[in-house]
Amino acid sequence: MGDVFKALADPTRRAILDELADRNGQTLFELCSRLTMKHGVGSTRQAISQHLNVLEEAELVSTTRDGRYKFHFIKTSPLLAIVDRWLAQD
Amino acid sequence: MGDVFKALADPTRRAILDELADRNGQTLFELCSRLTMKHGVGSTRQAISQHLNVLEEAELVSTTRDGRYKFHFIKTSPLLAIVDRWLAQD
DNA sequence: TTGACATGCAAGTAACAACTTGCCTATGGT
DNA sequence: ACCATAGGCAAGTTGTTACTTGCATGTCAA
Repeated sequence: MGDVFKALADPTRRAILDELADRNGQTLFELCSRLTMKHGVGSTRQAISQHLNVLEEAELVSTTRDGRYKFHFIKTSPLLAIVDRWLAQD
Repeated sequence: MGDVFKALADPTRRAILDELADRNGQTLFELCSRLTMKHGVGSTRQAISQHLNVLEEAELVSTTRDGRYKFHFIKTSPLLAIVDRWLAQD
């Protein structure tokens, strides 16, 4: 469960989630080019791939395979648990 | 704004927020002993103090001073913005 | 004012996380 | 079969972060 927080701690991974929120189901290469274009992210394919693995382990991203293409989908459900942990005081 | 995520990435800092959520307005020493007792955190006073600084910079904790005592309060407001960023798709 | 208590500062160390680099596997088109 | 494409694996490097250590500041009570 602490994986979720660590996953969200990196700005590149948050940009990936932003991009998937805008257009869900992208492949690795699709994400790479769109992150460079629209989000000013200058990371290599391998770097993005590793970030996607982190996001997948945190269950913030799910994937499906079709041949040589792997599609990535944002999963927002773990976010709800985050807020519920501390909310309702203040 | 990314400070909030980085602040939440550390398990000791999350335990601090848990403890403040349970009993708000604790001093540094109070937090240290209760973290050791109830949360199994074995960190020194200085370590906890540094964590509190990180939480304060992320505006997840606010403080008030009274003489030689400094009281710490949890602030949950930054958490709301987190979820709103990606929610409403999925 | 002396001593005990509550906290602050700052340099050094050690562990971890992001990124690079180079090579490998597998799928699909021609 | 061949080659280009999409992706994966793993070791090494660099930068960051958590933690320690030692000393300093400030407050209060006797």
